[in-house]
Amino acid sequence: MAATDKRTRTRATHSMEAVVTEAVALLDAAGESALTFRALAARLGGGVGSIYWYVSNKDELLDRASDHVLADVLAATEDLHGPDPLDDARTIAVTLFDTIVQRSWLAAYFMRDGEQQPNALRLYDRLGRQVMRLGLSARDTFNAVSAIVGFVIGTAADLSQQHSASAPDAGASGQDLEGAVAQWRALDGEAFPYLHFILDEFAAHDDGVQFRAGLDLLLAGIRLQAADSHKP
Amino acid sequence: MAATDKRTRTRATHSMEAVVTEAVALLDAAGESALTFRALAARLGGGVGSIYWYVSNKDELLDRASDHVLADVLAATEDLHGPDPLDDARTIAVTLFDTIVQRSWLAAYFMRDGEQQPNALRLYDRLGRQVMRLGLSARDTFNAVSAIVGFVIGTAADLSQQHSASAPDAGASGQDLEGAVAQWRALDGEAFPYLHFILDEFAAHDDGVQFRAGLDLLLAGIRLQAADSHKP
DNA sequence: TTCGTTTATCGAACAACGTTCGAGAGAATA
DNA sequence: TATTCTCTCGAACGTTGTTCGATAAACGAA
Repeated sequence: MAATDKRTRTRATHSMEAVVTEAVALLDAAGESALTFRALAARLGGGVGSIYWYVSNKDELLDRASDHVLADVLAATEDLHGPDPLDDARTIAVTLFDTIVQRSWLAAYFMRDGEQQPNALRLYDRLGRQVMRLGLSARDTFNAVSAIVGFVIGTAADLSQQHSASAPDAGASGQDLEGAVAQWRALDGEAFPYLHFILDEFAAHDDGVQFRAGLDLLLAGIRLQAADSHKP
Repeated sequence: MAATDKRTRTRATHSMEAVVTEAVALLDAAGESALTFRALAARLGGGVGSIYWYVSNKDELLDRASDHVLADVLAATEDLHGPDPLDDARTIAVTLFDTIVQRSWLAAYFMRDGEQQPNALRLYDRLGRQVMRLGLSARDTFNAVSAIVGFVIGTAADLSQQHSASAPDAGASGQDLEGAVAQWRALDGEAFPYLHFILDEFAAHDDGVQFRAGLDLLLAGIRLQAADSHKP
């Protein structure tokens, strides 16, 4: 070959690990909108097309990124053998919730594809194993676990999204809340009696505390069902 | 109002009503990805830029579309004065759930902006009013209502998204479920005891039934709290 | 070594999207 | 008629996900 430039251009070399890790880093640093193929390629020091060798889709990239983060949750909930099954289930739920709230993109991609999200499956099973200890029927167990997962994901998604509605990444939750409070206060107290009733609570509430309160309500319902099924 | 007088009119004439209505029609017909400004403009028989006179953003368009749909939920849950507050709350929750499941785009935009979503506020208040009848404290009432809303939105979002993951619009839920079942069956029964335990239930489950079961668990927990607070 | 095949990288190019902008039509007002 | 205000329009811009052919590098066989 009559090479015009003898200088051998060194090509970058990637790996699935690097791709997913840098994707997560990009997401954590500046939110979901910051994860573009071009930005990711630049961060990897390579070209755009290279990423498509590891991942066939942006959806798949996000699936893998989500599962990558769940590894931390999995590690944090190892060795749970407390006396109360639902206490352990609660620990898993709270850990998962705290992880999702900080990353608004996670909720939408949790357990979307079992094949590419083994950690999600492991976590799901780990939660289920705790509920199994209650001795409920397969159906009741399945329903209870699904309810817990739905509640965790749903509440976390709602919050993380509501907070990122105004601020793309940094959490300026204070301003959001103040604005909503002012708006509610301006509403007619007779047309919106409930809003008026809880306004002070709303103004001072903490998302994490509120989530735990709701979770405890759900767990109390499950506990009640378990007690009933043992002596009907 | 909507009378289209085509007499030598070179320009089309729109209205907020038409814009939002056609946006919803587009969303219902072919899913979230089908709602583009160009497609909407074509449907309205006008230009792309015109839409921006009524709506400053695509987010605002979706906010308004979401609220437009909630009007139906609001109409379907009028005049609820049953003897049991939580029965009425359940009716609202189930109605909302059924509405969201059929429209995957709704969950993400429910109650994002109170200013542009008056119906969401009304519905939220209506649900809260039922829970208020339990006589709980403001804090407990607020927590209970938030838990219900989080559970409804979360579960609905999870389901509607899981179904639209493979099929963009039409509900081919059967194929999805079969695939997941086959995948789970292939997993190790010892590494995933819970998945193995509920596999048959999972294969035969109905999303709507399962949601109602989970909702009843949560409501049972709330009921328990209401009973406790009245006699200690 | 040399050849051939597989693996992996690269960036230009494409289509679609949200959004902006200036030009102007139409009706109301003065 | 002249002026102003409301509303429409579509070309154009920048950004996005994705495709594609060219090609470098690694590897095994001859």
